[in-house]
Amino acid sequence: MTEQKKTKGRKDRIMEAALRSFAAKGFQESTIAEISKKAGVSEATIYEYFGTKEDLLFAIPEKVTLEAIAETERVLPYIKGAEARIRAIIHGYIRIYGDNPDYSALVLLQLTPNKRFRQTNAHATIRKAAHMLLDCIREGIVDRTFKQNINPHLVRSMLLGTIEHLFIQWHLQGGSAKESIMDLLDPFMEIILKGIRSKTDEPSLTLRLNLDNTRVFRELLQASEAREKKESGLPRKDNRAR
Amino acid sequence: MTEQKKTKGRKDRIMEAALRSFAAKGFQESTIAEISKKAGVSEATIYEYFGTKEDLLFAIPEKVTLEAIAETERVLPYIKGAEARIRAIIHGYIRIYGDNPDYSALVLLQLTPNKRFRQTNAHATIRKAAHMLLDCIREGIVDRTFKQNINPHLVRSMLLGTIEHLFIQWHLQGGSAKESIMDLLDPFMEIILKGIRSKTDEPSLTLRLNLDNTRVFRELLQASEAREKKESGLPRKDNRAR
Amino acid sequence: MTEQKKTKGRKDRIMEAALRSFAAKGFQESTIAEISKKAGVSEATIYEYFGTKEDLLFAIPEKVTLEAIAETERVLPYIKGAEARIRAIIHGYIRIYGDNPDYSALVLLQLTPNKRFRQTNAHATIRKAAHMLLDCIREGIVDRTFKQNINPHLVRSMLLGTIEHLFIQWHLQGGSAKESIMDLLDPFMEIILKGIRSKTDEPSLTLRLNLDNTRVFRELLQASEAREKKESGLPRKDNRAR
Amino acid sequence: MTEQKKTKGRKDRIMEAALRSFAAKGFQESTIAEISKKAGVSEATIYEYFGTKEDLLFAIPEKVTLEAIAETERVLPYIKGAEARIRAIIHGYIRIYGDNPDYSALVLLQLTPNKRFRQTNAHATIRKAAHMLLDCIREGIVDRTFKQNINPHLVRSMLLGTIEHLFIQWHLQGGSAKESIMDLLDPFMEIILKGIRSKTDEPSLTLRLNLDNTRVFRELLQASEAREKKESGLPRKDNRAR
DNA sequence: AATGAATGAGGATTCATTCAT
DNA sequence: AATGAATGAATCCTCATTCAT
Repeated sequence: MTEQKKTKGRKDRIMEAALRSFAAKGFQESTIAEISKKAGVSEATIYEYFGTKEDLLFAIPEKVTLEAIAETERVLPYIKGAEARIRAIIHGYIRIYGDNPDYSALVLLQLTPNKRFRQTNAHATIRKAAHMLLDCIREGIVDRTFKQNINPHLVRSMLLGTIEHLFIQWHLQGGSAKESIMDLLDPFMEIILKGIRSKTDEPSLTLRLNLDNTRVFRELLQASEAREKKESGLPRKDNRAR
Repeated sequence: MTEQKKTKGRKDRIMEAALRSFAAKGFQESTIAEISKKAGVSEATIYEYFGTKEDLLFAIPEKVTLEAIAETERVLPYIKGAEARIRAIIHGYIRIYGDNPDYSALVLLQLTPNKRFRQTNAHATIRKAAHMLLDCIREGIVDRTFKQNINPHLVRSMLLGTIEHLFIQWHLQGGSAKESIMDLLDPFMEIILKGIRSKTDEPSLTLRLNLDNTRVFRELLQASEAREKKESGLPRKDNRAR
Repeated sequence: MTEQKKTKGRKDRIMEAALRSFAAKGFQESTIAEISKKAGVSEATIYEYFGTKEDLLFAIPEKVTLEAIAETERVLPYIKGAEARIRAIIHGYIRIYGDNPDYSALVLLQLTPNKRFRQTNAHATIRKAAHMLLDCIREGIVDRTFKQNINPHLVRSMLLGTIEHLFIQWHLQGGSAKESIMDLLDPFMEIILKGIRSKTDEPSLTLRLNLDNTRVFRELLQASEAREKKESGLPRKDNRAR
Repeated sequence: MTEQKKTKGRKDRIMEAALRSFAAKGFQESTIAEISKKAGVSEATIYEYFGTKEDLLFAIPEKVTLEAIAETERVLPYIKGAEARIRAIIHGYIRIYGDNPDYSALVLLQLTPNKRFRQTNAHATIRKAAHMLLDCIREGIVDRTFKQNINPHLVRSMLLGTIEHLFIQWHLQGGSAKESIMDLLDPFMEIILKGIRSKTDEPSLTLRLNLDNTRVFRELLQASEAREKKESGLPRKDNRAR
């Protein structure tokens, strides 16, 4: 155990404890005292490794982001075609965010609003990832997969904004239904791609037809409505009778 | 002047000062002392009107959001067709966010990550606006403007997520190029609508039948049901019997 | 009592408590907690009045120094002759330092080594007092009371340096024999003045002879003996019998 | 180089680094971390050699002061006459202080106000030097070079106080005009000596007799001698028999 | 003898909040 | 209704110092 402690390194333990705290209570509400307790080190030790509470915050995404982008860069060359590449990247985002709920809460809720984070190495890495996405979109425009008149930045904002929105909502509700967002990947990509694809040849066309009014869709619809009612909240309980 | 001051009301002056502060420096970094100075009242006066710093924060979106949704609700009845209505709502969002940068910074960067905000009146209003959007999407599905198999929640997340992302980026950069986001409205709507529209006048129309009962959809359905259960949470376990 | 507390003002109470602490234990060794306790106010109140621990330190000499220089400036016009004026100023220094031991300990031991103190208002006042002294010396040179070739700055350094040294020594020993330094004023001035006076006419000459057995010397002697006893301290009490 | 480093000894390197730090920023503001960095050793090493930060402070003057007094003691026997000897000692002070600005800053600004320093070996050495000066003054009184009624302690305070004041001022300003203090030696000594010298070749000579050998002065002298013994401190208790 | 790593102990400072007037 | 004055309660951060290696 002691060995393991050392092996794993205090630094990592601190970052993990901090990640948990920050994700659970927010950056400001978390205290160094609490993190140090969770990590099993003294407060001073935290300052030994990270000069500042904020530095500690910024140190966390560095690692995860670097690993994520490395993985993506490793895989991307084997994936051909703008659509598949974009899909792979978005899939990567969802996987990272979904596999590390604390991490996504940190990034989406604590780091994004922090202006100083933008001057950080970690943020540069994140920008790099975002740039890869942009390149794929441009690639699709160049090779005529996508329409010529689409705005790549807009498309990227649609891709990222949607993912972020979904995860933020997920976090702010309760964080249940972890896999559901991944389940949205295909429908999501379908809408986006359909929206930006060149008109010519639509191979997916033949497959996308007779869902209308099937049992499947009826049930999907019912499920959606049920959820709807729930969202309307307590003041409308009686409305359910409608 | 003094009269005007009084007329306008200390409460409004405080909220304005707070809005400016919160937007510029963030909620935590703003202090009551600073806000009271900006508002030209004493710190104690702030506590006369708002019990808590956080209450002050939450009080701000109330007004703007209410006005915004009122305007939308006023206009919407005159707009026919799902697409036009959705467009109108999104246009409303962009207008509100763009016209009140401080307000959008507040909502997108300070309020969204705040979990307690979700139990607020203001948040209920915001949810109401979001619900209108959802209704429009459903309307489009029902009247066959949109494809039958789209997930309305997903579409709404795309709509809102994109807008939010664009404004967040805009804020976190310098806040220049103010009108460009409004300029993106049309291209944005075009992509989205293209992505979700029924193929009414396209040759693919006749082919839209044979996915029904396939493996793909069975799994989608299962996932959806699973999510359904999870979202319904503990208090509704018995509803499943329905 | 409560009335008196208010009348006297918290600010003064804080400064008094701080003066005592700083003089007794030094600036760094004194803590705001301790001072606040002595002053009967909360720590936060100290920060209400003085932005910083160091500001509190610097605020103390301001008042005393201002009063001292005001008194000197009030008296000086009535004193004629460079020698008498210099004597009056030095007398003033000794009186201030001797009457307020805590204050002199503060100035000589805590403030003098502090480089930031030199950029302070209080220090400007102190410089002003030192400048008055310089002017008197120059005056004496101009009116031929003093030799033409003396360096006024040097003389001032002799005057101030001696006084400071005496008080520093006094503080660093035990701070007993309070009046002895004032007793040194005359011998001190005699040496200095003798050292810088023009050769012509030495009216003081005739007077400086038969002091033997005068009241003056008897008292000097007594003072010296008193000091002697005190300095011998407890461990040598029996030596007096020698 | 490595050899030289070792030859010179870590201890010296540490003390040099500390001297620089203490002189530049003050004792409290200097940190062990910073000193260790400057010295090129680890922080722990400093604690190998010096038990405490304050011990390190106190260790510094030891060497310089010892050397200085040794030099003075070596030279003094060859210098005859109270005036010349006093001049030599003061010259020594100015040389030491002027040649080692960091050292003088340390002694005058950091050590003097430190009460614990007075129980130090280094301070004993300093007292010893001061005692030599006192002896010279007394010598001058005994051999009638100086007036019989001067207070040797006062004269010493004038000598030391002036020098200290000059150097303190010099340090607290910018430390420019290094040689000017040495230039002040002659004018300074002239004033002092003129102030305390017997009037041998002056008309007042005949009048200057009757303080000599009076009861008053005999007793003053005794008192002074008694005090003297005390100052020589514990290690010389037996010397009293001398 | 030297040090990397860790920390105990403390201390200044901040600020939301209260309350008598 | 408004506020000046006061403070309780935290929390970040610093640094001298220790100790196993």
